Amino acid sequence: MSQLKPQARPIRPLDRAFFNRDPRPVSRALLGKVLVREGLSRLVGRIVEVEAYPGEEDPAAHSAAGKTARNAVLFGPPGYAYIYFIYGNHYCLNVSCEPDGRAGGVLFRALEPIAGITEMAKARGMKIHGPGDLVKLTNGPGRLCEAFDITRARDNGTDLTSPTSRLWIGDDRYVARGIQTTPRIGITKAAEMPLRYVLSASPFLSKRIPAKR
DNA sequence: ATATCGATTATCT
DNA sequence: GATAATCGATATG
Repeated sequence: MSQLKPQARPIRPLDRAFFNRDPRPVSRALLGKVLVREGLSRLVGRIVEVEAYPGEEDPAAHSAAGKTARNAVLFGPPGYAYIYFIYGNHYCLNVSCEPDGRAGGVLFRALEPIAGITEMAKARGMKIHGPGDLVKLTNGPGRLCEAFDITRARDNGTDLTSPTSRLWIGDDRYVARGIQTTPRIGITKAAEMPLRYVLSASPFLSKRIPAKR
């Protein structure tokens, strides 16, 4: 008895031009796209939550104080992975935006696991008992990096537009619906700017959408 | 359900 | 020496 699994649509990489602009429109356009990690098995997660960090005018951006060894990728050409280590424990993934020489990036905050669930669970040190357990795999910037085995040493500077990279970003023709913006999470400077972009109906967000006032 | 707190280290002042 | 784009555990309503 062969069970027919619905055929997933093919995933096409995003091109460099997609990222060669302000991080805000890039953030909006990234919702619904997929992050792919090639390996023994392929890991796929749908992007449901990101944050924009406009390089020049944003005091919260890592690029705010100028180019350093850590943030150099943000000042380079668009479409590359900027990965940083935070709180002595976690990695976070960004994609560089804007043309070469100008800073800007988008932080990946939450994914919906699509393929490679078992491997993600193993990387996170979790056992999956029911559908509810899937949420904790990738619903946070540090968590998704752990699930996808992303580290600065290995993945910083990766070309995210190339499907030959270990890590890349693609489009499987999913149509994003219900995009909302909210204040960003976990920052102290410019905390009120609504630069967090979410698919509002997704159960895989890192935090709930704040009630409006 | 929300709140608070400790862990742990690269990076910058 | 202080800080940080977080997480997981524990406490409290």
